[in-house]
Amino acid sequence: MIRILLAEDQAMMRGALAVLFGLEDDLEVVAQVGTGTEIVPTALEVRPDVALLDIELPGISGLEAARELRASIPECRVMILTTFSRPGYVRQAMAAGAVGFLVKDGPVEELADAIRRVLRGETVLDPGLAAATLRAAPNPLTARERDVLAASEDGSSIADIAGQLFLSPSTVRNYLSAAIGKTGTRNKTEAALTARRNGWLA
Amino acid sequence: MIRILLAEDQAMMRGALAVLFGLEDDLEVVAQVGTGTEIVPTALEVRPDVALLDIELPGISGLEAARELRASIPECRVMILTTFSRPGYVRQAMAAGAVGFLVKDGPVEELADAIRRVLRGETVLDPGLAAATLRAAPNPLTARERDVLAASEDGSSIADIAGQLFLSPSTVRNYLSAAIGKTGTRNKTEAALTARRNGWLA
DNA sequence: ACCCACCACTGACAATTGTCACCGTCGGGT
DNA sequence: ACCCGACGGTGACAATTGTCAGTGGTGGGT
Repeated sequence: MIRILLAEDQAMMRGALAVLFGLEDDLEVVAQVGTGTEIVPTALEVRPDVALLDIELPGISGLEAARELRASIPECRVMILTTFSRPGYVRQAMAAGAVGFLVKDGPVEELADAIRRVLRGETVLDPGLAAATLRAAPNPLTARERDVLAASEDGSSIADIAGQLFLSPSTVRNYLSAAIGKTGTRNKTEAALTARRNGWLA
Repeated sequence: MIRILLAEDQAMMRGALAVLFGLEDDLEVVAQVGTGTEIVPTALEVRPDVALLDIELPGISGLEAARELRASIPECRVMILTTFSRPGYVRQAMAAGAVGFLVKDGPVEELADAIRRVLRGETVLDPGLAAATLRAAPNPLTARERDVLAASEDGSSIADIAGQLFLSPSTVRNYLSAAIGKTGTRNKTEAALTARRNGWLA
């Protein structure tokens, strides 16, 4: 019996997956959580064989949780199940020690089998996605550049960002200018958008 | 047997829902589509009792498709199933003649029952959501203001928007200024963001 | 006939944003 | 000891953006 922990914020998706796994006689969902914060404590309690994690969750992200899981329960296999096949996400997932990366665009039928393959020691990663990730440029942004871009995502002015990060407005403008240059865009809105799309901000 | 048409762009979600409905002995998924464009043609072919539509789909939106469905197949009940409980979405759905509005945050268990209730002639709409929608201000934006906001969502400059809409840059700035005023925001990025969040742009 | 809202545009002005050149500090490599 | 990159900052300048006051035109009510 393969014991599964399910982390996914959309209740309907989470419930549907749980029902599907319940139909397979070698799979068993032993825990369901809707936030990133619950992942590690719950895993410590139920000791699952596999953790199937969404990335964009309330609280900490699935990627962050994956890193912590590897450290605290090394024998638990981590798989990522996400909407977005962003190169940066794939990179981070692999770096975090995940052994599977699935997109919600794919067919449900393959899901159960992917879990079984991971348990047999295989790594599940779509070849096209792997190639695209390798083709794509790795994250060129520094930590501070990521900070200012993340802070500018809600349309904040430079003064706002400076206030949030306790920096001078001029400094913020310099980081933004650098980020705009590195992303090949024309203003902070475009820069934040492409950084987000590439998975450089999570 | 209740004949269902399922429109949802995430293949995994779509497949999972289809499996779930297949477990109920009075429900039958007679068609699945992943784009808005396919909805009406497919419905004309299979003549479903209920169409369960996501809103944000490639091609035309589920709301647009709902309007067309009401016109071409009046006996088909339309239900909306969406991630976002935006007031503008609820308003448009009801105006389009939908008899159900469900959010993906809710439990799966209620889904099948919601469909049965709609078939009995009931309208399925969360009371809290209905109240929130009535409390929220209706869309204050004119058609042109919506146009310029939609065009500015990707970080385009005013000159870009003017080019896209065949307007003078000054005109675009005026519409943006009006939209910024009406949304109570401070720049076009914030304005586009709040308009989108309220469901004023779909 | 009149008002009103929306559309499209212009021009002037102030504020914000983006670029650039430059200053210094700190910590890692080699 | 030296170089390099990231960090934090300043000041100057140009470009973009946001505001405001106008000018018309259209079409729908009353």
